[in-house]
Amino acid sequence: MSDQNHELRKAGLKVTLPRVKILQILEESHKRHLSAEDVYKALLESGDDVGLATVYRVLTQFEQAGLVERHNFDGGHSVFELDSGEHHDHLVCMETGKVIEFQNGEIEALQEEIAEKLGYELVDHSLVLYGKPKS
Amino acid sequence: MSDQNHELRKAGLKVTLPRVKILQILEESHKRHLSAEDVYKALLESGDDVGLATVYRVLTQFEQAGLVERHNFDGGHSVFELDSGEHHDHLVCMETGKVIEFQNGEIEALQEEIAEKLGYELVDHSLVLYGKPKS
DNA sequence: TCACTAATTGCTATTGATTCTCATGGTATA
DNA sequence: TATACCATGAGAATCAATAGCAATTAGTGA
Repeated sequence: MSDQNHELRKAGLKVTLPRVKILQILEESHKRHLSAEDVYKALLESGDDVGLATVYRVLTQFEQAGLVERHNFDGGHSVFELDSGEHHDHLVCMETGKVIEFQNGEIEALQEEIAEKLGYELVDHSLVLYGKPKS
Repeated sequence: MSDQNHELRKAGLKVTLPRVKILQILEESHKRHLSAEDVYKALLESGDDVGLATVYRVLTQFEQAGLVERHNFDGGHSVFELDSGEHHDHLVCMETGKVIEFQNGEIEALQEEIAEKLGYELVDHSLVLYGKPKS
């Protein structure tokens, strides 16, 4: 039983060709953040005939299963990244679109405090920095 | 010269009926965050005949002029709020959709530090907390 | 291994938000 | 007030994403 199959089963998803292929693409891509369209194109290039609707469906299932995270940088369309297990936030370069990941425990803690103070239980958060490279 | 006219001129925008009306709606709404559709409906209700395309155009112009800020909570459609001059971030209630504003200087400072450390000049950021109300 | 049932897929049509086109009408300036 | 340019309205067009539906396929038990 391959790696992907195991991951899918663990996530409670039937092992189907489209799901295995999509998971492979996410794992093997040199890009960390892929749009549904990116995944679709990669499938076509590798000769796999998977419908775009299926790509969207599978990515959403992966998200719900906790296999991937969905981000919406700058209000644009969704991009997906494999859940690395390590929480992190993102800095987006305004010139190249490059995405850099970072972690900061202090900010995380402060967020908890703020939600707490406002009477809420913090379930999720989204922090994206937008910056220009220094000369 | 009314308040709105002055604001529009200051922003380098011609004073036109749609722009004045839309600015009024933003100022007078009890909601802080309005979608283009919200503004459009408010215009219709007050008997003003402004096209939806114009609403989108004007809101975008206001954004570029720094009169309003655009937010994309949760990847959904855009909402706009008058720029209060005071920077703040948002906590979105996952049950009611209510949006609470907060400020935190420490987090702001940490963000600057992080961008700096990564070799970027911080231009903008987006921080949204998602929470559930505590019983 | 074979058949069965429910889940999954592919294709296409459709939605919803936003933008574009372009002819018409309005605004600031001389 | 005439002029030149900007802004508007209406609807078509676009884009990402989703829904509907008939045809396939995976996982199960015999």
